[in-house]
Amino acid sequence: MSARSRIEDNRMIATANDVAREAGVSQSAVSRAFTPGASIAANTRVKILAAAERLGYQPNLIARSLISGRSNLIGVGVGNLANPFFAEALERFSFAFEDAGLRLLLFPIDGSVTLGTEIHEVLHYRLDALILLSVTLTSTLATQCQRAKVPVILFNRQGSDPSISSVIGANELGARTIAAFLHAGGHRRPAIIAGLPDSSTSQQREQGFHGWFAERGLPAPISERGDFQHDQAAAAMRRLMLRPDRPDAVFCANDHMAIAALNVARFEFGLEPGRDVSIVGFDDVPQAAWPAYSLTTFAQPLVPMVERTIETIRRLRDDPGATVHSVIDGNLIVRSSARAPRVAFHPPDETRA
Amino acid sequence: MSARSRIEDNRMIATANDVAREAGVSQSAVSRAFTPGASIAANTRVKILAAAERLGYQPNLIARSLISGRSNLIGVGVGNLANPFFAEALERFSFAFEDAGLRLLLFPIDGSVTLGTEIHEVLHYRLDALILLSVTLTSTLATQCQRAKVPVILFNRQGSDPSISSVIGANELGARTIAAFLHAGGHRRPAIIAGLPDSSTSQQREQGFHGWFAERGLPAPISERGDFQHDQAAAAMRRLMLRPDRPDAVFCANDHMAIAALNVARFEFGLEPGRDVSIVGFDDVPQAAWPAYSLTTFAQPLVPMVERTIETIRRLRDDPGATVHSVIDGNLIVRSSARAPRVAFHPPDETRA
DNA sequence: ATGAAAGCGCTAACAT
DNA sequence: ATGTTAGCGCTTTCAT
Repeated sequence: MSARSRIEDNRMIATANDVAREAGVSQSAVSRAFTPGASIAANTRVKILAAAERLGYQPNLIARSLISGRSNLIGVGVGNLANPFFAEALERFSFAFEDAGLRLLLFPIDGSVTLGTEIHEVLHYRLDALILLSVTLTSTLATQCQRAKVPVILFNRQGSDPSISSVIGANELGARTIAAFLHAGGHRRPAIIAGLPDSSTSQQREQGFHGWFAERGLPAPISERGDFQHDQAAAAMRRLMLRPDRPDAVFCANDHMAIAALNVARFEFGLEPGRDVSIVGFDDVPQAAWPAYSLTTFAQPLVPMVERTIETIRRLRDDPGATVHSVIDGNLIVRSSARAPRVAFHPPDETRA
Repeated sequence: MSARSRIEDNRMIATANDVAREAGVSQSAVSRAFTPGASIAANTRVKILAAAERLGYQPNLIARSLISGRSNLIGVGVGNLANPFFAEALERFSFAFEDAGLRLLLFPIDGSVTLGTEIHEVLHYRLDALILLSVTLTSTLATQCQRAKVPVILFNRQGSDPSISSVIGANELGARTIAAFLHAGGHRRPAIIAGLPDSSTSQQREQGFHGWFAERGLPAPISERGDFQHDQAAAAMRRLMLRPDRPDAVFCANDHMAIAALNVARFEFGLEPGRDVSIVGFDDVPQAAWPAYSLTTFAQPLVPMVERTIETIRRLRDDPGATVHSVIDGNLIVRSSARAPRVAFHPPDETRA
């Protein structure tokens, strides 16, 4: 089938060549008409655009990518979309990319903490960057990405390899703030439901929490783990509530688990959060503000975190050798799921960390 | 910089040409080594694979797409990831695609029901298919997709244009089942919190619900709308609960809204769901099973829905002219958020619909 | 079974 | 400002 009939049939998609013929110009003129800063006469441009319109022509981004070596594709690896923090992060990323003319390629992660050759394919596309939400990667994959000049950014995680850039919340400080808040509120039997033991996020929050008590010679909080999962967190909360020395305050390493814990306390043990037992989370997901939860939590502000991630991508694109580690400040959101101190509460100084 | 030094520098990514040189074969041999059914000697293949391994070579999928005309990319348009039904659907799609060697390109939708030229770009990539979760498209975009031979599938929605394929749940039947269940449970003042008025999903559920009562000469249920959003649904529930003729049963057009309604009833009005007021949802999201909600709901089974969608993509690829409309059966999940009939409940016959 | 050569649709020098 | 030319990295005839 000839190129001409292709178009007349309305069956195939028009190419720059078809448009060139239709407009009576060269194919490169067509390319220029669709390139923002290109040197082209205004009326030729109009003529070409009209011809393109007639033919329904759209530049083929695949071909463009092949030449430019850049795909305008950002890979995003995410597991556990059940956690609303990541669902919202993903949504915000996709909107932010849209504004920047980038597309989001979604890589599912099947619950593993560390990403290895599973997404080898990441490299088959010439990704502009790879963002990993709460996942790390093996050093092998990291090396491959580095070699392929694909900037990798860990979001809400830090890797064992410090040369991989990251954007995280104020985990240590946040956990310390919560410890101080709980202690000031008169709680004397604190507990923590930790996340995945291998994740830096959980480690930092645990360290901050435990550290605050240890430094003051106070008894260590009871430790349970919920692996950042709803069901595991609920089970951990049950174990906690069944103990003879039942804790009077439970810090959950994220809101997703805190919500599970809160529901267990209320509906399985008849305990009213904030009165009979205090529960605190981390993230400040939208649900935390619901009257049903009214969860006291340390906020990880998604907007600046996403912004910083995108800035970091840009930075890494210009300077592929660089490493940027960002800690985005958060703050304690006091609601009613934990008994608050009588007097005004002053968060601990960051220098104590 | 020569091709040789590129590799030795470990800076650039290796191409098929580099591998060919390294292995002492032609570039087309390299291509064949990576093409499943190609005719190539076993030992040549091994030799090439070894050379590729040494160089860290990965076939460039962009170049492959340019030739084959297929990108292995599936566009997925989704708004409102705050609704766990869509978060889970997205996650399941991404896993299903992974198995099929496809990648998921995420297109964010900013709350509009109908998709127009906003995602014009959809066509710039040679998408293998476009899946729209709870969104429709303008006829213009539909035409463009058709011309570009990009199959479009509406998931959980039907378009005004019947030539666009769709995969939906049993909306009418489900709503009728719920109506019958509520009536059999002794409720006499039913209400409905509808979704977006323009969406086929909400329309079908409303029609089913209203239809069941109308056909029996019963008074029409009170109607409110929550637009499938948490806050709007909560507001709608407040209006309902404040009425002098307060409804004794509220059917919410999806679980996301039902959860909002349930929280309002319990925490703002002190009403215990299932005892003081009955609340029913639609979807059966994971949260619906939580003891905190224990939501009676009509399930939309995600697994077969996703499966059918992928089958439909395949079907449409082979036969671009075809249209496939699928309704995936669901069933009523009886939990405790709504008072159940004393006697065994038999769902209405589908023929009555 | 293998290599040579053409070309997918585009951009980017290079001319003019 | 515009046309000509040479590829981007790959698959796919076409020879051999």
